[in-house]
Order: sequence, then structure tokens, then C-alpha cells
Amino acid sequence: MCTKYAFILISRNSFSLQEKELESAKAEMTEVREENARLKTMIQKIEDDYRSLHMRFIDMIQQEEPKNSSSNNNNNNKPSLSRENIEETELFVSLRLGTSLSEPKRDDHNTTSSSSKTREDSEHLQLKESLKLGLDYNLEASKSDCMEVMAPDRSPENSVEEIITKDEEAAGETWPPSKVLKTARSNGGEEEISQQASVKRARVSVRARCDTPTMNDGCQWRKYGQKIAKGNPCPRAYYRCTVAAACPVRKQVQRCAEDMSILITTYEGTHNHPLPVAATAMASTTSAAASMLISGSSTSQPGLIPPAAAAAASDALTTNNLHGLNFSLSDNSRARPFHFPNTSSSALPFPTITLDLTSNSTPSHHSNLFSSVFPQSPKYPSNSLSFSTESNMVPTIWGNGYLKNGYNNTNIGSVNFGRSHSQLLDQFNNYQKSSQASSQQVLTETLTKAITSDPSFRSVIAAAISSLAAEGGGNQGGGGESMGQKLKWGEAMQVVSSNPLAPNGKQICTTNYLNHQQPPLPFSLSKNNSKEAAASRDQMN
DNA sequence: CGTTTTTGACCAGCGC
DNA sequence: GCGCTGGTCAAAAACG
Repeated sequence: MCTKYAFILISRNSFSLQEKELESAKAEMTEVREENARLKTMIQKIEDDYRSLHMRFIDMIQQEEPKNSSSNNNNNNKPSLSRENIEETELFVSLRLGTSLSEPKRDDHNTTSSSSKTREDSEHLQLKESLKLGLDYNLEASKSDCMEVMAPDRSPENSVEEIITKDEEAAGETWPPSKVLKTARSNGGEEEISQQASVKRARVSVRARCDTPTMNDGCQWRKYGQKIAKGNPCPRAYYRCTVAAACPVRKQVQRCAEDMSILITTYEGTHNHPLPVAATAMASTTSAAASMLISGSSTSQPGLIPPAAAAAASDALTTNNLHGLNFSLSDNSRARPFHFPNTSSSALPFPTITLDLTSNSTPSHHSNLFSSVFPQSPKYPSNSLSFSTESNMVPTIWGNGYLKNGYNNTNIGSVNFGRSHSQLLDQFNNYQKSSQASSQQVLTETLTKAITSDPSFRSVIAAAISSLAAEGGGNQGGGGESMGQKLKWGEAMQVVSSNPLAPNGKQICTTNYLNHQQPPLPFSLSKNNSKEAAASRDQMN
């Protein structure tokens, strides 16, 4: 009797439990629908914004086309190096790209809505698989002179470090190693030397989660040195571009001491040769950041530049240097908190802008990265312009800006896109799932929203566009391909991802965001020196 | 055999 | 001036 009653009770309890679950599921669905509706509205608005912005942009390009054709003639006249004739400035742009190894696996991809976690996972996967960064920029009018400011004489006499093209890192950053400078001086290149000294050096650092020794950026590199840098047990490798014999571009590759799954690739110099198509993606990204820094620092004065000066830098990007385009966005860029430290000090500080596209989704992790990304170089204050993503759909979504402070723990002049972007992007993630909108469209919308809501982000995008234009219009045959090419970042990324092997056939990391897939092997947290890396490489081959 | 990598040496800049 | 550090060179080794 009692047993029977208990059974009935249990049954009823079980039933009520199921009922509750059903109700909660229904409530959840309702919430999701409401959110969906909100997001649709938001997307609609963003689409409108994007269209208007795009139209304005096209108009500006068309307006500037005649100007460019005339100003391009001045490229060989060292247009404004004199303007740059301040002390040599070390510029350091750090871009962080990459993915998280802890990302949801493909197996996790299910469409059930039983939990928000699962939903997020599937959303991330969908985004990862489909999103592309699509500025959708038409290069029809891309005879660019936006980089001409940085483009010095290209006479045959120019030594390696002087050959500056409208290319990635553009902006006149050169690689004037002291020895090369000495050599050039012995060759009687006094004038050139003075130019070199005046030309600012920009560094573009790409931080990517990568389990291979180097990252496939589309170029061919030859290793010429390796050093143990202070504060990082992982050796720093020095590579030189071998696509062209005299290409001055070099890069440093080093694992992050804090998170050895992160590969820090620092580019310096400008390619003096056509870039392979696969290299254009990275070139575009890095040139965007570099040009931003160059432009910003060109207006800076020793020491902290006032916000107005920083804003001027921003404005220079968004208005003057963009092909001379009036990329006139709202003027709240004045509040842009850039900081270009004292360029004449002995410390040669590196303003650092961090495009944090590694997936660091936990706030605590952000804090860690914030303070210790580059612990080995405390002397370099940095500007960190950080673009983080929450998963490995990396360049597809920019946002969730978590600051990475490049070289010390002082958060000076950082630009943080903050949670607003993150939330926005989350919303996009959700929308992406429900609407199956074209990934590129979503991305451009995302960018548009970001552009319209954040002046800093705006500047970066503007610089990216300018660099793309420069490549299209310049002699970067491989980079710009051809005039009128509809260059989309996503396409470029796909090109890269389709080429997981370096030209020399060795496996290198295209970064997961390029591959749109998880790394095949879990990254070992052991000291990842070059030998282990080589072993890993061998294993993968 | 040509190319790439490794690695110790060298150099310059900077701080003390 | 000295030591430290980052960056580069270049010979030797490894690789294909």
C-alpha cells in the first residue's frame, strides 16, 4: 500500500519534473525568439548603416581617383620624408590572431537547444566555418597614394632597408639594422642614411594560437638567427623574407611565455616584391595596424602625445591617408586614447597596439594576458589595441576587446573595445545561428557597427582599407592582384587556409582561424623550443 | 649540390 | 667603461 502510494508519488513527481523541464524549455525558446527578433531588428539597422557607409566609401573612392593618379607620380620623390624627419621611432603594432584550443570540437556541434552552452558551441562552430571578414572593398579606384608618404626613393641605389613599397606594414617602416646602415654609409649613401634614420620603424606583431613552429602568412622565410630573449624561455627566431632576394622584410617568431600555444610573430619592414595572394591577408591586417601607428606617430611629439594629437593620428587615417579619402566618420575620435611614448628617449619605447584575436574568453585570462603578454621587456610601454574574439573564428569577428599590454603592466593609452563589442558580437553569433545569414554580410555588418560605435576600431578598419587600396594600386602585384579586384579579407584568408604548407613544403601554422578547424594536435605545454617544434613538425608530416 | 637551419661570435645600444 | 641584451652575421651542419 505504502509502496504503491510512493510509486504514484514518484510518478507524479517525475511527470511534474518533465513538465517543468518542458516549461523551462518553452520559456527558453520564447526568450530566444524574442532575442532573435531583437537581433533581426539590430541587423536590419546595421545593414542600413553599412550600406550608407559603403556608398559613401565608394563615392569617396571615385572622387579621389583623379587625385591619386596625379599624386602617384610623386612616389619617387620621397614625398614627405622630410616631414618624417624626426628621430627614428620604433613602432610596434601587435596583432593577436588565433584560436583557442579549448574551443568546442566539431563533435560538439549539435543543434539542440537543451542548454545555452551547447547553443553557443554550435554557434561558434557555425561562425568558425562560415564567417569571413568581408570588407568587400572594391579596388577599382585603388591607385593609392595613401602610403606614398612613407614610400621613399626606389632607385637601384637604395639598399635593402630603403626599399619601401606600398605594402604590408607599409608605412615606411624599414629595417635598418645597424650593420646595414653602416654598409650603406660606406657606400656613400649619406642621404639615404638620414632618411633611414628618419623613417619610422613599425613592427607588426601577430599573436596567434599555433602549434607549429611558424605561421603561414603566405610568404617564404629563411631563418637566420635564434636567440633566447630575456624573460622568455622560448627562443626567438629571426626570419628573413626570401620571396625576393633583397626583400627587407624580417620577422621574429617567439612563443608567448605565458601561453606557449600562442605564437608571436613580429613583422618588420616592407616587401619590395609582389606578394603571393596567400600573403595578402596578413599583409592587409598588419599594414592596417602599421599604417595606423605610422600615421599616429608621425604627428606625435616626444613623450605622451595629447589626446588631440592622437586623435589627429586617427583623423589622418580616417581622412587624409586613406587615399586622401575623406573617410569622414563621426568626430568622436578625438577621445581616442592613443599614446605614443617619448620617441626621443633612450628607451625607444614601442607603442603597442594589440589586435587581440586569440580566443581568450575568460575575463581572468584576459587580465593575465593584459599584464604579461610581453613580460620580458618592461622598458617598452605600449599601446595596446586589442581585438579579442571569443572563439576561433578569428578574423571573422573582431571585438570583445581585451587589452593586452605589450611590454609592461601599465595600461597607458590602451584602446579597449570593451564588452559592448563583445556583446554585440555575441548577439551576432546568436543571429548567425538563427538566420543563416551570409557570413560575410554578418561580418561586414559587425564591422559596420563597430566602426560606427568605436572610433578606434574605425581607425583600424580605415587603415585596413587604405592598405588594401594601396596594395591594389601599388606594385604589389601578388597582393593587389589587379585593379578592380573585389578583394575580400575572407577570401584572402581562405586562400591562406587552403595552403597549409609553406612554399618550401614544411608544415607551418596557418593559424586556426585560417583553417577554420581545430589544430590537429593538442599543443604541448612543454618548453617548446625549436627542436620540439621541429619534432612536432616532423610528427605532423 | 643548392638551400636551409643551426649556432657561436660579433656588434651596437643602453643602463649603471 | 663595463656588462647586459637584442639583433645580425657567417661558417658549419643538415636537408632534400
